[in-house]
Amino acid sequence: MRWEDLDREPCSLARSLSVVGDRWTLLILRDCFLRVRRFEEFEQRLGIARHVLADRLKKLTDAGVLAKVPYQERPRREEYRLTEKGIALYPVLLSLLDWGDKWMAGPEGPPVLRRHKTCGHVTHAVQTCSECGEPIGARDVTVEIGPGAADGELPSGILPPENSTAK
Amino acid sequence: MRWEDLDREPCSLARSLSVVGDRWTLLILRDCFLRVRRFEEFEQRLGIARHVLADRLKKLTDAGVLAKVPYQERPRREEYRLTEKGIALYPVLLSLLDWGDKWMAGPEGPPVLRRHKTCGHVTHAVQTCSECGEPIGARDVTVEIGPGAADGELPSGILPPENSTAK
DNA sequence: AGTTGTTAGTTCTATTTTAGAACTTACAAG
DNA sequence: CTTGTAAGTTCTAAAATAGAACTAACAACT
Repeated sequence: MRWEDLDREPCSLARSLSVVGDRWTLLILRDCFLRVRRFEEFEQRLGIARHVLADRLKKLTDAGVLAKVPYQERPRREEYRLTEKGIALYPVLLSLLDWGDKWMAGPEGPPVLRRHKTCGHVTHAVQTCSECGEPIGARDVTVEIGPGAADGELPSGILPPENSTAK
Repeated sequence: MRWEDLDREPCSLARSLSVVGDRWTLLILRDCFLRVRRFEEFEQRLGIARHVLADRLKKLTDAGVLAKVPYQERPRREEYRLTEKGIALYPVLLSLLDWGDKWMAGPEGPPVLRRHKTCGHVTHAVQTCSECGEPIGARDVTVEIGPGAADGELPSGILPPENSTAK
């Protein structure tokens, strides 16, 4: 498939990646969650080329993940803030963080710890079923065609039958 | 920072992205979870250029996310299978899927549904605290320096103090 | 013995994306 | 009227990706 058509693929993963699936976007969003909001601050923290940063911020704004809000007039200056849609990406960042903590850290452990305010413990995330509350893993789930699949179309998230059974 | 040094950044997100943070890798891994294992099948399903696919499969294998296992001799042929480290990426894929289902689907709904085998319901993932079991959201967590931070170094996942309070 | 088919690549050129540095706009302050 | 600041835009060069053709190592058929 072509990169530019990713947002129209019949697959929610592909559609998500059309927004966050490039070299810089998730790092920019990490900083957003750390309350970085201004162009120069993103640039300094990330070491990203300015025009690439400008492009990514525009794309995230167009996608509704960030919103540009003025913080002064004369000269007009604007900063970038997470929208509700952007804040909803937190689970994506958190699952990447947890994976990196477990599989990419050195022998001393991860560089940053997260503490759950509610209970006070150092925490990592456990994915659970929205319906029964039990943990969900790769082998606990089956897939089926959903309402958003075009008639007669096999979504990319489902294999054709001949691949489900070894040929 | 430079892309090639991402795996040595003091940030688990950056380190995770050094493995999965490019244009194709997460789509390849989606197919791995759908039990796609062979070169030609990845190529046909994804429409990826063959040499890029070869490069990504090699990088994932070097990273320990996939393993090359022979499925026939004479001529020797090998397929790619998820390792334990690769299967551990499932939460990342699932959180991207859930976000896409909610924020990138058309009015009819998502193209694919996931059903929890354990309880039989159509499900989405809820991230909960490993220690207390309560849901975890972006605002329920504080960050602190972990054991893997080099002495005196401020990890990228933590802001310097002057940025925590607006200047 | 020679041709065709299969799977997993490698190699080539052309296009697109990214990196790095310089330049621009719109103003405030001295 | 010069200097400074924040948020970009515009260059050229380097790197990555796309698309097509080619190769290796065989099996199976003619």
